[in-house]
Amino acid sequence: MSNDPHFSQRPSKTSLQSGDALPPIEQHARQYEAVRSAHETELIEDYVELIGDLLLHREEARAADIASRMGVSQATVSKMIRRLNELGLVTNKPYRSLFLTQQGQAMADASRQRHHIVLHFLRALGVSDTTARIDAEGMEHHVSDETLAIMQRYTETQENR
Amino acid sequence: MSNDPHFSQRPSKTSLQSGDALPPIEQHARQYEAVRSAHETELIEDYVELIGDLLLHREEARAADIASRMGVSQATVSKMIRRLNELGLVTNKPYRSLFLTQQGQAMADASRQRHHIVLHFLRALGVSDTTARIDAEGMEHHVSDETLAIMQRYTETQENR
DNA sequence: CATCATAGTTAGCCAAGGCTAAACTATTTG
DNA sequence: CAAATAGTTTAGCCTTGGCTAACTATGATG
Ligand SMILES: [Mn+2]
Ligand SMILES: [Mn+2]
Ligand SMILES: [Mn+2]
Ligand SMILES: [Mn+2]
Repeated sequence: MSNDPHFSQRPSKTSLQSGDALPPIEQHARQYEAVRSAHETELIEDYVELIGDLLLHREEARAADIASRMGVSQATVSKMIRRLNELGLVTNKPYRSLFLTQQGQAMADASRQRHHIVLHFLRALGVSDTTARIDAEGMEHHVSDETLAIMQRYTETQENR
Repeated sequence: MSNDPHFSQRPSKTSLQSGDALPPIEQHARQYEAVRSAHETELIEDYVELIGDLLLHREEARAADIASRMGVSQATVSKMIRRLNELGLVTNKPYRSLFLTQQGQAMADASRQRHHIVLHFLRALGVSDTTARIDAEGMEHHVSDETLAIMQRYTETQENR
């Protein structure tokens, strides 16, 4: 029964070198940490960006509109608004529409800008509009400043091709 | 006190059309739903991919190695392994190293391939190696098949520039 | 101006994904 | 072969972000 794969607990000494190696442990861990950290702020950014967009395009940001656009229940939105308020990003009075604080406005603007760069980049690459919108909504939170700058440059050169 | 912004609950009738409009409600909601759905599978995919990589490069996948590479406690890994087992992705016996099931192997291979396409695309774009690795780790889960195909094509044309 | 549809809130539930501390097992080593 | 060390598991805690159901407030309308 020694061909049961569940055998050794300690590493085997005979590890033959393979094609492309794993990154060093520390660097590898930092990759995943970056992802976890992006996920912490991701939803906050999307809410604040959406609230900013609703204020721009619809004059006001109502919880019901946020809920239908997010595809989420009103209770979920209500709870999130409390959090945004505690974080100093929005102003709200019970049963009234929302507004962004200075800090919230800044986050909305930054998020919208980053989102647009990613979206336009994907379209410049040749991705269809609907797909580009879906992919950009998730990708935007994982794009570093370095990559963002390169995306923007690429899009510009494509526009006057 | 009517210049208090927290005023109307219902939408105002005078909504002037602005620059680029919001997407239709249904489509907008589907964007966020796609992101939430990606987040459900994301971590699973990363674990399975990592386990596959450890089996390839290190001959075995030990919980302690997963923990240090994920940058997470061993308890977290232990709990996750139980979940992966329940999902039919890994085989494990108490205190022994892990192995992938058929289904787990398939997921690992698919994830690794997608990850590589995104990573190589970013490098082809001109992003530095370290940044490309960080961004790819998050982006990979939000890239549609359509976008992936375009990324792959772009990378190939750049390689024999 | 009373009613009622719409909007917002609250309470209580759940799963996922982190953590620490403590208990347990396997392997190596003296 | 006993002890020490390294690895694994379990218990119990926490936050986030979903949900439903029940309740409350607003404002449009008859
Ligand atoms: Mn966005
Ligand atoms: Mn987003
Ligand atoms: Mn990956
Ligand atoms: Mn990943």
